[in-house]
Amino acid sequence: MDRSTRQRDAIRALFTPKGRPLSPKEIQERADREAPGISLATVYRTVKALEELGEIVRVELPGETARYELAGKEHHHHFQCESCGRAFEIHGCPGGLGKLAPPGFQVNRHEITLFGLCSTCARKAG
Amino acid sequence: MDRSTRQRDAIRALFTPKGRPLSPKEIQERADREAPGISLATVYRTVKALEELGEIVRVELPGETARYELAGKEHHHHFQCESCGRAFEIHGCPGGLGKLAPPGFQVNRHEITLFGLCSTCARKAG
DNA sequence: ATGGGTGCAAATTGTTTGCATTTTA
DNA sequence: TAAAATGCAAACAATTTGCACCCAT
Repeated sequence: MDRSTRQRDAIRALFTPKGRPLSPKEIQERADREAPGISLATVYRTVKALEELGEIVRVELPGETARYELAGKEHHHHFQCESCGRAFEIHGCPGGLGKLAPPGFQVNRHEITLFGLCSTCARKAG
Repeated sequence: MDRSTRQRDAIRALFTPKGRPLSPKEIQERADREAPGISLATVYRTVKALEELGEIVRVELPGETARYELAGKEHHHHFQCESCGRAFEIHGCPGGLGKLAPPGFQVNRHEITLFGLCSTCARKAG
């Protein structure tokens, strides 16, 4: 298998149904194990290509750099650990958020982000 | 009144109970009317000072540059217009979001952002 | 040799900071 | 005239892009 293919496959393999949203740097670090020496530029280009192919989607969390996760998951939101910085997927959604908008405003979508400590960091913090 | 004071007051005056969250660039543009020639560096430094004084708070919306708004408002969330880019305050909160987090996770705060068209842009779009 | 894909470095954007200069007391 | 604050430009971080180079066909 050629290098290009190995790099793309290494990146594609990072996105699984159970995986958490990954930042470009996290993607590079992990892909580097299977495709040593992969550059950040290639990570960005590959991620962009996979996004356009509809395989992954961009996830924007407040105050955070963009993350990416597998596309096609059911509607969900995210949890951002304020200690380790990792993002996690959370299930469930209160719904009816469109009613919060002022009259005349058209709501197309919404994002909910919970901030706090993930189970690992909460345990360490006691 | 000296120049420093005029600049700081011009910025401070932008933050009102009814105002919407403003980005550094919006702050510079508006402050420039009362304090012509104000530099972006001064805007950033003043905003940081006002934040440390507890007069304003930073608002982070997904995929957006940081905004600032008057501190001390009651708990609320934001609406981001996908057309004009302006951010608006929205009232009300579904509550009980902490229950969405996985077991062992500690939720300290949450952010809800609605995306769509503000009343002005919705009207133009027909 | 031809085209696709890569790495490096330069360009961009948003934000911060060092420093000489200006302003104020 | 000494302290405080400003503006400009350089420094940074994240992301994108131009370009020379390399590999596979």
